[in-house]
Amino acid sequence: MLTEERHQLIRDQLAADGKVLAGELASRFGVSEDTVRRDLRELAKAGQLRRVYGGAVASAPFAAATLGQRSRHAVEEKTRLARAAVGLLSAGQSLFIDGGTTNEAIARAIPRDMELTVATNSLGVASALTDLPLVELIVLGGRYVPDLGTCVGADTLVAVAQLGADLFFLGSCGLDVARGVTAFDSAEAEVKRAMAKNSAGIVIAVTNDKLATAAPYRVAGADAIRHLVVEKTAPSATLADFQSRGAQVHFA
Amino acid sequence: MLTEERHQLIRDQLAADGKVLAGELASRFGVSEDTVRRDLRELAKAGQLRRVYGGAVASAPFAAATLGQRSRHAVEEKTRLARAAVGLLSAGQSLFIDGGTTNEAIARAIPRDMELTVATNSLGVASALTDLPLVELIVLGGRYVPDLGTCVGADTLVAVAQLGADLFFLGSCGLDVARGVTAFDSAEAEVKRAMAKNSAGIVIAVTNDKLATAAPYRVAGADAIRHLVVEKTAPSATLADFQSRGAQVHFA
DNA sequence: CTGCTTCTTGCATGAACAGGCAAAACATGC
DNA sequence: GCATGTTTTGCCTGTTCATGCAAGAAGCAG
Repeated sequence: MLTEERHQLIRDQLAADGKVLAGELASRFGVSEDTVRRDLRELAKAGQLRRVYGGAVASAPFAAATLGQRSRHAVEEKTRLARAAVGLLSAGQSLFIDGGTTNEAIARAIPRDMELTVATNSLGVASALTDLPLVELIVLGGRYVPDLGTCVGADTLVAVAQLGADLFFLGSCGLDVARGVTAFDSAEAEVKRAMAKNSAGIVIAVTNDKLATAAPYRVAGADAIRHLVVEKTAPSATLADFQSRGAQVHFA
Repeated sequence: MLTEERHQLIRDQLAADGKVLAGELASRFGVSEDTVRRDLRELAKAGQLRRVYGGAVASAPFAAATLGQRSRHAVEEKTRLARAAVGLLSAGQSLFIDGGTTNEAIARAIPRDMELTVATNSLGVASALTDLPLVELIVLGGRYVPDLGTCVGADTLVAVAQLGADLFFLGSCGLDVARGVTAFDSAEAEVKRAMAKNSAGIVIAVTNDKLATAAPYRVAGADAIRHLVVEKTAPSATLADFQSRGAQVHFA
């Protein structure tokens, strides 16, 4: 049995069942589980499936899976970032918070006794804030994009234009010193730009994998970032670049 | 059974029923309750559900609060109403859906393969619809009112004014033949009136306890109701009054 | 208050895992 | 044909992960 043959059969079963078990594949192919695990590792590296304990599941057939997958990834890190980011807040401030799992974690980390005004176009962030009694929540409506978990479009832009905020928590973006803050979607970038324009300061909290990456649509230059919240393990050279552009760096 | 599989099944049931019971999941999955609780803890940490004593509920804001308090016993009735109400839909329609637990149940009851355009000012309804691939979701933003679970205010009215719908699912109101459809809050009533004005037909699904009751703020007259979805046990005298005003009565 | 259920925490066990190593199969060059 | 290098594979070793069990804490009902 050829390696490539096994890979194809694994892909086939994933397409059919949505999952595969390492042990089951091993006995079906007549090879050891180690070999199967190696196959799964390779396919996972190629992004064709997602490795889980005991086997693997289809990587991202549905949007829900994508969002769920992203949010399960690096939960610990994002919670730590969120706690550090919340430390930047003071009572009575008004905020823009846009989409992304890190921003949702930040919303969940806001203490119950903090008085804030928050405007968000992310349903996840909004949900997290509904329980907080002292938060005045303004939902920025518009066309909802499942992949992003946020509302975008002309209606959203109009709603943003009528508001101002002390801080803008800008999420789910690429971050590169030369190219600045970038987004993956045109409409999403527009909303981010509008929020940035109406905010006194921008806060970005990112995991290491977002650092030194860029996406197609430019949102703002690196010098627009006031606070940058990163993991302790973030490469210091990159951080120094951002600091020289005026960003305060906070370690989670 | 993969851990990942259980998580997905839990998410599925939450999307369908709005709640899960730890013991019931344990026996269904063939694992100990400890394992289920661990699953629930993880999903809660990722913000995908909300932990409650005995199990978990959907993290949707309003659903959690009300499922906990106001209508724990009426869940089944509302699910039945929802199924009947969904029967009034046809593919390609556009809808307004406002707030209330009954409307959230209706949103959850919409089949995955139905193509619709839905505009809502309820975060609970919006959350329930985010998973449906064929639903174009428009969020009507504005100032969020935790008690209602909906957005209201001038921004919301502006957003509503730009849209039109075939049907308007009007929720959480008092219903009386003489006083018509009434709401408990002034701003809420304004939004409902705006939605009613821009809709071709109004659908109201109510449990018996809402029948023949009235709230302070008038939304529409009884003759504006096109479809009335009620429990089988609803008092026929009251229903006859509504029918004489032009409403079609549907039993759940 | 009392008794019951549910929940969290810590722990032990077995399964699943990654990395290193060596043998076998295969290809390549002389 | 023979030697050499590469790839694939299975096995071994220590590590990580998932799970069930037990004990104590917390929540709920009467």
